[in-house]
Amino acid sequence: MTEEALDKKAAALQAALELIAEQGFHGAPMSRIAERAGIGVGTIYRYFASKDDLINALYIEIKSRLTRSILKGYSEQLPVREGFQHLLDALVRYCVAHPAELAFAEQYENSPLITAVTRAELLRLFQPIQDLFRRALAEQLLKELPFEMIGALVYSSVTALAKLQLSGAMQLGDPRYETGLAAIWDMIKR
Amino acid sequence: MTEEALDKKAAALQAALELIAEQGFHGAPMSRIAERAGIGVGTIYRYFASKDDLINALYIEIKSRLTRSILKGYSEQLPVREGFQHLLDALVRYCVAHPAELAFAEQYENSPLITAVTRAELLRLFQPIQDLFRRALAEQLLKELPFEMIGALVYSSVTALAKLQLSGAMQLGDPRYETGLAAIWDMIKR
Amino acid sequence: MTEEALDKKAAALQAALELIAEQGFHGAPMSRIAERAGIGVGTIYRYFASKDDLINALYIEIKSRLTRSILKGYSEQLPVREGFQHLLDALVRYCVAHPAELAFAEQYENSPLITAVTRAELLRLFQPIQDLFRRALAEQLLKELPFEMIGALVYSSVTALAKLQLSGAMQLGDPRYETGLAAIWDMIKR
Amino acid sequence: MTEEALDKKAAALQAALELIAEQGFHGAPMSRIAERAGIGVGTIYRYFASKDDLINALYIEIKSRLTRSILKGYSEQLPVREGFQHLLDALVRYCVAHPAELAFAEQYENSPLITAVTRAELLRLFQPIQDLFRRALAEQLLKELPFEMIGALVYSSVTALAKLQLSGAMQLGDPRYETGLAAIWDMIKR
DNA sequence: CATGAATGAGAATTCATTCAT
DNA sequence: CATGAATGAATTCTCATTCAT
Repeated sequence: MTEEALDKKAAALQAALELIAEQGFHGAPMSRIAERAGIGVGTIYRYFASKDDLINALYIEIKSRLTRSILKGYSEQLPVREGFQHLLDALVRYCVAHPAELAFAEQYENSPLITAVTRAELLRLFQPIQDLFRRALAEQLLKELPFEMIGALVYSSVTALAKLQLSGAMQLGDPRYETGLAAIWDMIKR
Repeated sequence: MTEEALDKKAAALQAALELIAEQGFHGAPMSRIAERAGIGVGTIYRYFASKDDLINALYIEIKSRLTRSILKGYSEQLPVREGFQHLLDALVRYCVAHPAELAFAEQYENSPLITAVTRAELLRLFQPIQDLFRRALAEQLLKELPFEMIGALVYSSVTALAKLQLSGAMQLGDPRYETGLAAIWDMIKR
Repeated sequence: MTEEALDKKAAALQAALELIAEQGFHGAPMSRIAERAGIGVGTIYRYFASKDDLINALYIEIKSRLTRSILKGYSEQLPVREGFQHLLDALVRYCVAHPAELAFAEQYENSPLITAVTRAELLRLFQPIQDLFRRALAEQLLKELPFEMIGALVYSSVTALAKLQLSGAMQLGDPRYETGLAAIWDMIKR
Repeated sequence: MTEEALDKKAAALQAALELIAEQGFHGAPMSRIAERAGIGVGTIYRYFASKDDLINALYIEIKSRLTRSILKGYSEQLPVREGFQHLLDALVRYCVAHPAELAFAEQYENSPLITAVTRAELLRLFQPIQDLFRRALAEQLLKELPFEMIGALVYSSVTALAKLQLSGAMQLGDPRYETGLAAIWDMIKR
């Protein structure tokens, strides 16, 4: 793909992200996505087979950016406890810094748009994080709970924290924010 | 309203619930809701001013049933710790027993459909639960966190547990289920 | 028909008249007509076979009241010129005094609702006025024009005058009103 | 707009004109308008924001064609009397030659669809004709009546004449047609 | 390649009419 | 008789997708 083509594809994804985050799926017809992206409607169909395809690609992209960002500065060499601390913190920070992505993801995950392909792709992305969990379980730092359960509890809690911050109820520097993060750790630690 | 009228109104709500839970908002046009409810499309409009109105009414109804159900057997006389235990347990049980309601609520809460009226109504419904939190905070059983934060952490975690059970990963009797509930308590207890 | 039945029938006609005059045909669904008439929707169908039937009956009723009113005080004994004067004047006065009827009639006459039966009924109502025209033509007071043409010219002009008054541009006592009436006579007099 | 686009827009207007003239507003749903225009329903909405918008645009277009047509051959140099003669004659001829436009205009003007914008646009179109009236009033050729009154009387009378011709009661060459036109002049001349 | 006009299936909503009470 | 709840055909309008330019 040429650089220009990449630009247009990215513009379409970004426009869809913003519109869906701001107005929900109903407020994001293809025509408006194209308009905000500054490209033609037809052009979108050169890069995505359908609207569903666009949205699934957007989700993968979002999750990919998220994992890339929170894994930055993380190393498998880090002690498990510190690794967790890093990831939790990075996760909340990322969500707060990218509210549109959070809003989009929440809507998407609760809609029946998700495909099997998307689910598989997600697992791949989360591999390093799974590894951390496995290490933690092996070191008996965590409660004896299945991996998916810990993941679900942590993810939903962090997301809840991020939403609170976005609603304006709390600032990042707020000491209660630290307490909140600690609470999440309390939940899963043995 | 006559009994038959109440039946039709309830049938419309139930049909909408099922369809939205199963297929999302896009899979629930008024025509299909009417069809599944076994009534005419026009009839729905005798009871709800618009589709938005129907959906908001449904959400209130769902939350109302939920609170009524989990408050059954709960008493303000109960010690705080037991009160929590009861509510958490009842909440997961209710969500697992009413998967369509959970699926609908998750979709609705992440959509831009909520109105101010609905939000106000919700607060009213949750009053008794708020009181429990206040008691717990007063007795210094909980971490020093704002009420909304504790509520959000608990609700999102319980929901996450319920979804896990629904996905088939776990049964109600599973010992890990008890551990999961305990983990949620660990998160918020001082 | 009992007296009460006549009341309901009249109430339906009156409600339809007002609604159509105020908001046009689109603003006058049967449900609203019934509501304003203070009766049930079904009741209207006891007196009128359909909405079209109701509207046609209303038109006949309107025209009947109009002719009855303007013929009051008119006598075949009157000299033709004075007879005309009387009728023209009475016609404008009636229209101005009954703006809803004028508004309704204008809308009705330009719609394709009118039936052959209604047309025939109209002719019957206008008989005495036709006679006046015939007398005038016989006395060679009028231009040699076909009866329908004079009638159409006069009716449209009087209606135009009445609309002007209703629009607030002119008062009944205004001297230009007299001049206007005289102008209409100038149009048809030989 | 490309030529083809203009074609479609014009086709929609023409189809709406014919259907409303023939069957009234009730006989002209968007689907039928599109069908007769030989275009898709959605296409109409590319050119008109709503059905109301389409109808108002049609009215402006009709009146614009009408004024353009009757002003052809008219010159401000013409003596007032001849100017009137020309306009009256051209007006009847136009109405008779374009019965659908007459029928549509009559229905529209008596409906509550007119917007303020449309009214303003009309005034602009009728400027040259207003000028003629002003000249005539200045030369004391007309009765001392307000401009609007003369305009209303003349327009309604001419329209009445045109409708008569359309009903088949009279032909254009008919001497009584000339007498009719003369009668209208008699009405307003001093 | 990019575009956006054109399309028509499908969505929400209205309303004349019926009929059980 | 009177009522008005119930109905579904019909209406307006939207939007994902196509395809000629």
